[in-house]
Parts: sequence; structure tokens; C-alpha cells
Amino acid sequence: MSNLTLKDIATALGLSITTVSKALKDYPDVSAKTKEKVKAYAQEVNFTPNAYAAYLRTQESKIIGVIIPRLNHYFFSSVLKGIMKAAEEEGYMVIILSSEESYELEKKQVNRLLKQNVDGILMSIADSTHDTEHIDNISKQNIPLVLFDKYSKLSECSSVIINDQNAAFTAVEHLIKSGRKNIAHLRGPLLPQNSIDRFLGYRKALEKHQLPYKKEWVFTCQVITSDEGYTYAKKIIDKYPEIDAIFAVADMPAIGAIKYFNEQNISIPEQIAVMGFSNWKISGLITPALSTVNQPGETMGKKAFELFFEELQLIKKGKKVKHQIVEVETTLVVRDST
Amino acid sequence: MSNLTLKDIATALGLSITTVSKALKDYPDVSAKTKEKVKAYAQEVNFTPNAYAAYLRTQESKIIGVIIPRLNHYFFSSVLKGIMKAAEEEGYMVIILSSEESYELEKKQVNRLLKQNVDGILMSIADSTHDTEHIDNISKQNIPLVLFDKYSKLSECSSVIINDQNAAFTAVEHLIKSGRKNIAHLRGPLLPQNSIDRFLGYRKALEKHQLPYKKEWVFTCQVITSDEGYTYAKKIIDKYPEIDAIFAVADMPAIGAIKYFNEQNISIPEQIAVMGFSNWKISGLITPALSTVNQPGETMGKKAFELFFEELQLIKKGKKVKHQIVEVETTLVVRDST
DNA sequence: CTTGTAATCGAAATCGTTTTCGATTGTGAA
DNA sequence: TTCACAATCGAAAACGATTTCGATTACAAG
Repeated sequence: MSNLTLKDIATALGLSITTVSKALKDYPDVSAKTKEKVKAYAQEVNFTPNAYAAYLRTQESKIIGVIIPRLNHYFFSSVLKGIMKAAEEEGYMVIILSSEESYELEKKQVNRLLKQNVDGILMSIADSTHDTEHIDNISKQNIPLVLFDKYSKLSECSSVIINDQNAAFTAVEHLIKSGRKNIAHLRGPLLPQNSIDRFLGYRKALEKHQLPYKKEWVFTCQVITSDEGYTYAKKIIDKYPEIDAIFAVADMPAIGAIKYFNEQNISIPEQIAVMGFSNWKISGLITPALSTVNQPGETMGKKAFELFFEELQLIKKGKKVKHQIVEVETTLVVRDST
Repeated sequence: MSNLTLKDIATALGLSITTVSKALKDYPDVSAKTKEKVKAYAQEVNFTPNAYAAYLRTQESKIIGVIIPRLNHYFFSSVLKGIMKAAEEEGYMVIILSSEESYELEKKQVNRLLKQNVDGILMSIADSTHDTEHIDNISKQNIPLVLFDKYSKLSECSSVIINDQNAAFTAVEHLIKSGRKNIAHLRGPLLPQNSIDRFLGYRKALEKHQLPYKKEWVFTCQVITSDEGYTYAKKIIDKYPEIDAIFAVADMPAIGAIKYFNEQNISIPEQIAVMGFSNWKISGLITPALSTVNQPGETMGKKAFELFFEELQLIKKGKKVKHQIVEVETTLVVRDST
């Protein structure tokens, strides 16, 4: 029952290890008859080659590593799902590590994966990551690297992203078209590109429709949590009662804001409209249901794996790899909060 | 820069591979001086032994496999977090697979992990799993298996669980003590033990307080989703207006029910109280905030890894392993919906 | 000057697979 | 019969670390 080897099969069938190995891999210098015999027996005893021994020769571990900033996060879980499904189809296992949004931990996790000799790394960089040395190390080792969602403009590698600026622009424009004129923005941390881009989309929409941009109406969430949204919602009501809409960098702060408004009996969207970003599952379940931008995590994960796989094939053939930036489509989801 | 071997170090220092290996692992038959020299050099060139080559001799992969029924699920993500933290501390990598609540897929994933030669498997069995042959196979291969949350009374292995019956009992008793007399139950699927136990806890609480148990007030969620809660909430209002409280098997159905009540302007908890189970992050963010039972996922994950690790040590020493059932404490979280 | 012992090191086998290269057999053509 | 050439198989060397067991040296005791 427990793990048998090529040797076992060889002795059982009176063949050599070499022939058994070649028969199973359809080498041309094995007769059809022996191939049949070997394959039938291997099937019967449920033989699978030892992955570690195989690695030693082929240098292929059939394992990829994934690093995400947080585990307990709907969007990243969706991406994981997409990656894992695609990986499974190609016979890859996935090792998942979390950077907990920490630059130091992210570096450490990259090293752990490199030591494990994974065939590729897919990652979304942490908000606090400010240099890309550890990322560039991956490419130097000549193993494929694909970034998703959060990416770095500085690194030479493939990425799967959305057009944050356009998506944010569309979301804010929707607020404007539904009659809002004083729109606040709960923005994300200063570093990550998507937080910047969503802010830029917000500004661009205001500009296009000749609405004033006011610095004091932009509130920075250091960590993207509902608590920050809750706190800023209170601040907005108290200090800027003229604000009639909020565009949040993510669903969580938006949900926090809605919670505060609900508690204060402030009507949404009549008195103030709220727009989120990401389309987490829960955003459709709260009252009022949150309008948001759908960010197709599973699709992104699938695409990220595909990019990795393409690059790997090129590397194996010794060809030059061409890095790609793939943009995945977002859609505006209008619900009851706008 | 890229992966160097014992041989490289040996030639660089004019030693043998053997001595280098032994120096790094503090064998007693290497002089202190050479140990220092070797360690210093290894540190300098950032040497780490090749995991796959090491496996071939030691038969230890330093990888564990985790199978969960769903990826995109707050509770399971929490458990994962606990597992991964604990694993990291002991230098273990984690391969995660999802059974998607499918018995067939679960069997397949178990086999994939066995083929990968993981050092242990932690899993939560799918709702649809009705036999345990694949699970017993794991123990037969003499690799540690730890079940968590969903477990099987039939299998001989360690488990980390909560006392579902007691937790449900406490939750329902809280509803009764706050004056509810007509309490409905949105129960889970028929197979999994925790769904059964929560139902039994519900009945026991009714019995103790001499409230009538009515079959027609128990609604079965085939899949545990908010949609089911939403649909049953409508049914309850239409057909059984006398019901003044709902105890749901999980937060999701409870949230679905609340959504329906909110839409219909049915006041919670005045007209009807709602109690969930699990304490998902979002349950505190909806309006009204959901009362629920806190199920400490991270703690459970941590504990599950510890059980695995203990068993592994025993197996390595050739000692008899003693399976343990660890019960983790739950707490009642009273918010605004009751 | 032996002999025994401890300290220190290395040769070589091993894990299980892959793959190169050589060996063997059989077949048909000359 | 002999030779060339496929067709088919296996021996053996990798891959990189671990570990057993033997070799060497030095030194103290007899």
C-alpha cells in the first residue's frame, strides 16, 4: 500500500528500473508490449513517482508559492481560489504565505519560498513595501514572478491588475451623475499604487465635471478597516455637513461609514451616498446594500497562474521571456447606497 | 548567489562534504574550530540545504497539507491563519487544498497530499462526506492526521472542536431569558455532526425551559448561505407570525434573515430576534449588529498544528500515539439583534 | 617502544528518479 | 554467411544531503 518505487515495479515485472521509468514516460525505445505491461501494473498498484526524487534530477518541484498581504480577506481569498483552481489543472501544488502587510515579513517569506525551490512565485506586495530588492532577487534566480493587484512600477515582471484609475473615475462619475456635488474620498495608505490611482481617478472625475477638489475632504485610512470608515464618517457629519457622498478606497471603510450613519439615523443614500470598491460578498448583504466596483479576484488569480505558466515554458526552452501587464475588466455594481 | 551545495562549501574550505554537513548539524565528531569555520562561511554565502535532497534521506518534507471545504470563508480563513503561524514557527510550509464541500474532490485532494509526501494532514471534512475510507488511509500510512471543526466520530484521529451542543444551548437559552417563547431554528445540512449538535442544543434549551418543540419551526439550509436565511425569513413572517426569535446554524443565514427583515421594516430585535453562530467579522458590522457565538478559529488552527506536531514526535520516536479530542472554548457575543 | 584510546576527518552507500550511453538481439540485405 | 542497422533493453552516473563505518592522527599509559 504505502509508497512503492520504480524498483518495486521493476523486480515485480522482471525489468530494469530504467525500462520501467521510460515506459511510464513513453520513451520511444521501449516496445509497445512492455509499455502496456508496465502501465497496467503501475495503474493497478497505484504508483506515483516520488516527487522529491524527481526534483533532484529535473529541478522542477511542481510547487508554486503565493504571498498575499492578508489571509482573512475576501478579495485575496478569491484570488487564491482562482490560482489554486488553475494550478490544480496543471498538476501544481500551492504554498501560501502571508506577509501581514509587513515589508520585513514579506522579504522573509520570499526567501522561504526560494529555499523551498518553488517553480514560481505569485504575489501581491504589502502596503508597506518601499523597495524591490527582494522582488528583483526572484527574477535574478530566473524563476517566474507574477504580481497581482498590488504591483510595483519599478520591477521587471508580469502583473495582473485592474485599471484602478478608470474604475475609480467611473464610480465617482456615477455619484456625480446621480446629483452629488460634494464628494469626499476615504483614500488608502500613501504608498501602494492602487491607492494612489483610485485617488487620481476620484480627482479626475471631479475635474471633468467641474466640481471643486478640496484637500480636507480626502481622508487617509492608514489601515483599510471598517473602523477607519466609522471614525471618518463621524468626522464628516460633524465637521462637513455639506458632504453628500463618500467614495471609499475599499468596501470595508464604506461599510464602517454606513454603520455609523445607520446608528445616527442618517438616511442613505438620501442624505449621503456611499460607494465602496472591490465588491466583497458582504457588501450586498448589509442594509442598505453597498454600491461598489466589482474586482474579479478569481479571474485575476487564474490569469496570474497562466502568466506564470507561460513564462515557465519559455524559460525551459531557453527562450527570452517577455513580461506582460494584463488588465482585467472591472464593473460598476449599483445597489442601494447610491 | 543561486543555490550552492555542500560540495561548494567543502571545496571552498578544503574539507569533505561529510565534515561540512556534520559541522552544520553540530555532530560531536567535528572539532570546534572547523565548526566555527564552516558555520561562518555558510552564513556568509547564505547556504541552506536543499530541501528535496534532504527529504530523500530523512523522509521528512517539512510540509503539511491542509484541506478545507471552502476557501472564501471567514472561519476557515481564520483557522488557516492559526495553522500557518504555528507552522511557520516550527519551520513548516503549508499546502492548502479545497474540497469545495465535495466528497469526491476531498478524496482526490487527500491523495494528492499523500503523493506529495506531506508530513501530516490537517483537515475539516466536507458536509457531503459520508464515509471515511480516504481518511483512514492517511492513518494507515502512519502520517499524523488532525481534524478540526467538522470531524468524524468514526475515525481514529485527533480533533480540535468546539462543544456545538453546549454553545447552541447557551445561545438559545439567552434568547429565552430575554423573553422569547417562539423560537425557530435555521439548521444546517443533515450530515455534519456540528449541524446535528447545534440542533440538539436548540432542542435541549427548549426542553429545559418547557417551551414546545415544533418540527415545522426547524428549517434546513442545504447550503449555508445568506440566501437561504433570506428565503426562510420571508416564509417565517408569512406563515408563522408568532415566531419571535430565530437561532441560525451560522452567521450567513442569520445575516440573510436580517436583510429581509430590514427590507420589510420589521424591527429587530423588538418584533423578532436573530442569533447567529461563528462570529464572522461582518456580523459586527451590519445593522443591527448580530448576536452570535464566537468560534475562535485562529486558536483552533494553532491547536490543530500542535496536535499534529506532538503526534509526529511520537511517531519519530517509534512510540504509540494517543489521539486527543481538544475542545476549544466558545463565548456568547451579545450585540443588537437579540 | 608498543599499545590503547580518544579525537577528528572522509569514503562511500543511500534515498528514488531521470537520462545518457552502451550492450544485446533480431532482421533483412549483400 | 556476413554485415549493417534498427529495435529494445539495462548499467551506471548523476541530483544533494545524510549517516554509517572505517581511517588517520596524536597522545598518554604500559
